[in-house]
Parts: sequence; C-alpha cells; structure tokens
Amino acid sequence: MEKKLDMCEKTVIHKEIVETVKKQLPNDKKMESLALFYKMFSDPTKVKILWALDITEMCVCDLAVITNVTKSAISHQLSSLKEANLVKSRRDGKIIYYSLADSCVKEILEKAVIHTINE
Amino acid sequence: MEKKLDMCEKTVIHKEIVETVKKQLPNDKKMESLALFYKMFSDPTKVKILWALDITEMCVCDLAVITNVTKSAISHQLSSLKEANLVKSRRDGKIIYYSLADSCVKEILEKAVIHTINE
DNA sequence: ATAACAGTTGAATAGATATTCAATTATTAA
DNA sequence: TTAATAATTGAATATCTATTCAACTGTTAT
Repeated sequence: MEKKLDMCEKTVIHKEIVETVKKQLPNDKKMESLALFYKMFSDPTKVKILWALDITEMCVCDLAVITNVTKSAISHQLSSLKEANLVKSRRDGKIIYYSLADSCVKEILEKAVIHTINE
Repeated sequence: MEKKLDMCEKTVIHKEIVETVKKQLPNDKKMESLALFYKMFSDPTKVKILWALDITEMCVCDLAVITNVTKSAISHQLSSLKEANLVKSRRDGKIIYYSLADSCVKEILEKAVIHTINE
C-alpha cells in the first residue's frame, strides 16, 4: 500500500486532443476580454439599460424610473457600460443623455431572445 | 424652509419617453433570462470550456488540463452550462464526454471577438 | 469483492459584483 | 451668490459566483 500522491488531480486522458485544442484556443488575455464583454449583458439591470437605450437615448433619471433602481445604481452601471464602449453620453445643460455606442448591442440581445424563447 | 422629502430619489424627466419605453420593454422575467443566458459567457473559464468544446467533444480531465483548473471546478461549471442548455454529455465507460448543445455558441463567441478586436 | 479512476456533490471559502448611502460636482435659474 | 437638481463618486454592505476540499457515486478491470 503506497501513499497516494495524486495532488495534481489532473490526468490527461487524450493527450493528442489536448494538444490540438490548446493550439487552437485564443490566449488567456483574449478569453478574459470575451468574458468581460459578456459581463455587460449578464445582469438584469444592465440588460434593461441596454434594451432601453436601443429604443432611444435617455437620461439617468428616466433609466432609474424604468429599471426601478436608484439613480446612483444606474450611474454606476452606466460607467461600466461606458468603459466597455457600449454606451456613450452627451450633456445638454444639467441633463446627460446616454445612448448606445455600438450597433451590435441589439443583435446580441436578440440572439439571446432566440435562445431563451423556450424558457 | 421645508423638510426635504426626496427619499424616492427618482424624478421623471421625460414622462412621455418613459411611458413609451416602458411599453416596449420585455418584462422582468425575460430580462432575467437574458442576463442568465449571458452569464454563461461572462467568466473566462466558461468561455474557455465553450470554445474548446466548439473544437471537439471532450472529457472533464481534458478540460481541466486545458483550462488549468481542477476537475471539480470544471464539473461545477459544466453543470451550469448544462442547465443553461449550452452543453450536453454522453457517457462512454468511465469517461463522460461533453459537447456543445447549441450551434449558436460559436456565433456568440465570434461576435465578442469582433467587438473586442481593438482591445 | 476490491482497487483504480472519471466524475459529481455539497459545504466552506474567497473573490467579485450590485446596490445603497452620504457627500460631492456641474449646471441652471432665482 | 444661493438654491435646486442631474449626475457622479467612493466607501460600506449585501449578494452572488468561482473555486477548493473532502467525501462520495459509477464504471471498469483485476
């Protein structure tokens, strides 16, 4: 009876496949970027904001009413979305209007609709 | 000087716009579903798994090596992905092979690639 | 039957994210 | 200049998610 040393916990079952796939996979940095991108669609408030902005540009107060969260929460979410280059803003007096910065947003939302059509 | 009662913190700036947008927005349940769907793409490990499975079906051990996380972590992630109907599995003896359940996965990944092409 | 191994599971932990709160900035109007 | 309001900010909190760990199940081969 020997002491078990399987701390590694990983066993390559299909060495060739692992090699092949590893070669084809984008690097870690790219994977991070992709995940980061879809994080912008992975929260109900963000989805509501994006969907609403696809209909028309809107200010923070309007978005707060529509999504039923505070202006502050909206503002925080908008700043993430802006950093991800999904929304842009323009100031008109006291009011700042937000709008979509990327035409792909609606397409992405609709792709998910198609997939989630059968709950 | 009156006491301020603006606890609500929300002020409708554009009543008509708010009404119009509210009518056009899908309901909260739908928004939750959409967010839930994109949560499956919002983590680097999940993205790696999906991308790898788009190349070929694979077992948990292989995926663990490729993604550089434990089998257990992979297993947990796979179970989320399975619940979201994005992957499926088949058993062959001791080994369980996972593969994509939905052809939209690659399209979705590629859409993000296009968007993130200029970091 | 038992050993070996692929995979799963649930609880615990660590890390990340959303929201709130209070204070602050920017702009407009009195 | 002061008051009012749209919006932002940072810190604190609450919630959620990913990963680890240890124990377990299912299958195969001895």
